[in-house]
Amino acid sequence: MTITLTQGAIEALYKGISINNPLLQLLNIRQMTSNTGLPRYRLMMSDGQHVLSSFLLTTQLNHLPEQNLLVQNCICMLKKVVTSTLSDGRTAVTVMDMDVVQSAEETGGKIGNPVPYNKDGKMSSPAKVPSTSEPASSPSAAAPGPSYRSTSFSKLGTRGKAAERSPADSPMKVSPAKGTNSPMKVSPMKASPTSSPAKVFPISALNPYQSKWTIRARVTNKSNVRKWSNSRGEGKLFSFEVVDESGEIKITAFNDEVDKFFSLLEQGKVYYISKATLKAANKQFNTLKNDYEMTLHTHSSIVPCDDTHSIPAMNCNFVPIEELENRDKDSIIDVIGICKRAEDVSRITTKTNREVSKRAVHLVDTSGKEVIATLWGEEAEKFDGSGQPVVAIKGARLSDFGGRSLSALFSSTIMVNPDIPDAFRLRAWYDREGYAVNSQSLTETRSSNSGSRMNWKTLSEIKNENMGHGEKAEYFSCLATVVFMRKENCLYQACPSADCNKKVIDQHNGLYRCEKCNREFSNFKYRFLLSANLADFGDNQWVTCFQETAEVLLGHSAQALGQLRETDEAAFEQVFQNANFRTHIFKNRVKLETYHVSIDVKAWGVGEPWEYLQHSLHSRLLLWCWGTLMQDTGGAELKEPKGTHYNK
DNA sequence: CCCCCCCC
Repeated sequence: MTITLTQGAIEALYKGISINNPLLQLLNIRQMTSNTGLPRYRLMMSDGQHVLSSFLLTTQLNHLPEQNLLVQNCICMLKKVVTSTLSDGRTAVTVMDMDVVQSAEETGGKIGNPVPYNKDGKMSSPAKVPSTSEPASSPSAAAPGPSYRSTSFSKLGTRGKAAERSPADSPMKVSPAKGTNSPMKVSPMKASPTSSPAKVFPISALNPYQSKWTIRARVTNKSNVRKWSNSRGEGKLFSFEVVDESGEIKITAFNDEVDKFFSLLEQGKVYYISKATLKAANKQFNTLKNDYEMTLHTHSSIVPCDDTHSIPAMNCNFVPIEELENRDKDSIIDVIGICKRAEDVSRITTKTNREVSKRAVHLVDTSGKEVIATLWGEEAEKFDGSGQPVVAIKGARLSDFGGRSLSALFSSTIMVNPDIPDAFRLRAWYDREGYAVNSQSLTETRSSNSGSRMNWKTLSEIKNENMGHGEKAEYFSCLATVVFMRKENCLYQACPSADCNKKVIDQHNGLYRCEKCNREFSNFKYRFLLSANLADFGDNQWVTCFQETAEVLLGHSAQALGQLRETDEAAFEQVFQNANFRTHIFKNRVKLETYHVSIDVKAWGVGEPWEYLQHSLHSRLLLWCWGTLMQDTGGAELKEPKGTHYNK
């Protein structure tokens, strides 16, 4: 097969004139040193007539040279390029997408006798592109006008309509005749968007070598303001993610820029953004599909944009649930499914002793597979699973717990019934047939495993086996009867903030102070911290029941019981009478807690002063009852139960 | 310049 190069393409590309899929020969490739930590490749390309060495390969395509697919003399089809003017005025043609259509061996050698391209048509050495090792020399004049065209972007993944929503002003198609001589046809450049303050660049073309750019992008994920303090100083920051037709990028604002931009930026809205610092993305924390990330600085500009028709809502690449089985643990994925079941919100205490809300949602998709995803904090609390909505999570982390499960991160975006074709497709499927599918879950849980993983113990076994004496807490289940509850201290006045349940201090002036939030409130919420004594046939044990457990044991919400205590003491007492001597299955966390109690032992000796003695070391087996109630026999049952409850 | 991402 003979391939003919697209003559005239070099000039068109250099001038930023749109040309469809030109065929060029690679005459040289060189790795530049860069300060971003990412190798960057510079290409010398020929159209058979001219040679230009101002081509840069986007880092997303670094695999091509690194796998020896892009080697001298091969023939390339440039499927997407961006011509841009560098900060020093020189021109670079960044190759965003390309195919090697003929190998170097097949081609055999250099085609024709191309001469170096010069914008004036005179012979000269090609313009240099910048690299840190090679300072700029002989800057040439910038190519005029905007060079970015909203053509098709091929590396977007599954984006449904968002991907198909190409701009109305799509370029004139110029088809390169493969294997024949193709005369150069070009379409004229279009002006910048009318309201645009400057040239609009695709996000995927941004790199640290260019400073004159403006992107037009939609905010998809805006964080809260967070404070930090470490050895290098302290401050505040927030970050957000933006998307356009070409890709996505993370942007972070610190201190002054937080004040300047936080309230301006709204999730879902489109902005022109320019003059920010680009640096290599820290892949440890940034999972977006971009090798770079952005930091705002004093001169950064963010201007709202109303012309939003071509900007996609979100850049998702949904992985079918059944495929999660084959993905690596800890990988970050986008998922979409019907929320077949949403578990109740609950509160857990983390290893670092923070309390946080969590909620598990069961997602199913057309593969008939199901997976459990855990939402956290406010997302868990505000989630409404009624009506079995479509739930999409961008950036969830795949865990191997229970086989395969998902966990939302701080950086995840959770969308309920998003306005995208994937969601409509799922909705239609579920309502028509999916609801009846007996879907198979990738996440094995205790309930899906109907108790086979229950660690059944009797109360005496916990003590005999020294459970909880190790470093880690242990968990067990038991069948036991409530024989006593301490009603005096069962409720506390907690901070009314959504995610804070810290005890507040009554200031006795109508205000309640939360030390954790460092704020005073005019109200509080009641929460349970109920001490209960459980007994089975062989032993008894004090346990601490938190909010949800106590609410089930007592059959009242903390708020309702708190009010009852204030208004009707007899009724309050009756609640405890009714709840006592009831038998439940308890799921418990057990940990031996050792703590110092200072006890002054005062010995009175004749003629001697007070003698102060010792710190004493106390140990106590603490049982945190964190889940309960799979059974209620309605009365005391202290006999050893028959059958299956204890797996000896 | 941050970087917390939790539970079983």
